Amino acid sequence: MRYKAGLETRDRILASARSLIAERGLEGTTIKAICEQAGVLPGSFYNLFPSKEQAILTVVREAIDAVDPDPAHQGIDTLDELVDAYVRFLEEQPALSRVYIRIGVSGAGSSPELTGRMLRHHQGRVARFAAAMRRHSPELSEAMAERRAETLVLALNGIALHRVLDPGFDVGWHARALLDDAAAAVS
Amino acid sequence: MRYKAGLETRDRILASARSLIAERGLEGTTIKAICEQAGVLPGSFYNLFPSKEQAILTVVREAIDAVDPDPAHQGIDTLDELVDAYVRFLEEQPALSRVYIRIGVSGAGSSPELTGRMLRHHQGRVARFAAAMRRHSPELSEAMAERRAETLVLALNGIALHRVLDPGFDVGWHARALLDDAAAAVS
DNA sequence: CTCTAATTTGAATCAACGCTCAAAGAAAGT
DNA sequence: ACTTTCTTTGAGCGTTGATTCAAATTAGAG
Repeated sequence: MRYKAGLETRDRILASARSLIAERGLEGTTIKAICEQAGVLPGSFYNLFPSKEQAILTVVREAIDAVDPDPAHQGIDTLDELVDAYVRFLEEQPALSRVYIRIGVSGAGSSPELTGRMLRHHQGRVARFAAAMRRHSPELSEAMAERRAETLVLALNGIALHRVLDPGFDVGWHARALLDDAAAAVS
Repeated sequence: MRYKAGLETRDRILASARSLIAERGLEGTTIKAICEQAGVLPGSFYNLFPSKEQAILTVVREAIDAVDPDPAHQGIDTLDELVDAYVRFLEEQPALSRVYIRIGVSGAGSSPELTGRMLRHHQGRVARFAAAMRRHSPELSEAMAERRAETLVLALNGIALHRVLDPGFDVGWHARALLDDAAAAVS
């Protein structure tokens, strides 16, 4: 393989960027810090990425994509499964999930591109949750399901947001408690 | 009055800082931008604040204090009133409420002082919501009220978080929908 | 082994940041 | 009017940020 070393370096840089953005935020992350953690000098960074912004955008895309597993809806169809999948994402990929939450606030105002991407992603997520709700409770009107789904998704984001502040926060426990409340409300 | 001009300038600087932090975040806000918007030069800034950090901390304190009106619990005792008060804060003070949400993510990792302050504030808020719940439904166990209160507060923060991304988002409508769901779950 | 393409280096550039300070400029008190 | 106190000015300091590039180094292909 011809470009092996370069691609490995690229991965190392992306990993550093990921953890630094998770800890210090989009603007708090510097090229120097990324390079130090990756064991590389700034020159190498600019051989692999055209700019800091592009590198960050790559990590951001990773994060957004990682929120929704199985984009083709394979096997994840009930509300429980959707919530569990999100909880698993939060617990198994803490760095990426922190990045995801940070985009929502840091991206807004600074990058219209990011804001648009996040809003579209949110809409898709709500639609998926709403569909799961209607599959379980067909008597729900479309509007009602949409409303409840959005409330649930926003609440889950609130839980994820709090974990950025308190790393020891038990997201799984709270997410499931939230789901119980939602179930109680429907019945 | 002897220090009139200085205090007015101080207010103008704080107002600029407030709106800039709301739009661009803690680290995205520069002294130069603050001074430009306030119609003042950097020298004046440093006559009134010892550092950028102190000025920002002042705005942050404002924001945290503004979240909870009536700290002495006067007149705001039911869950509806607590939620309404928060909605009113979000709607009537959009800049401060954006600052509040931003602190949660930007402060974490960069400033332990801010993180601690936010966590303590959150705890107090949850306790207040839990007390209101138990006053309305005395059959609720303390643990259960606490859990439901925390879920509700986090969900409200999720709603506020989303409005940072989407300025047109109707926080009032969603907050009340959330409250209805919570009521349905209890009954 | 050799040659060439891929990769890393690290010093240097330029802009922007937070911050300082001596001097000039209002206002208030007498 | 005069003097003292408060207020603003704006050039300028040191530091750090992102970014560039010619030269040195490494490693795969023939």
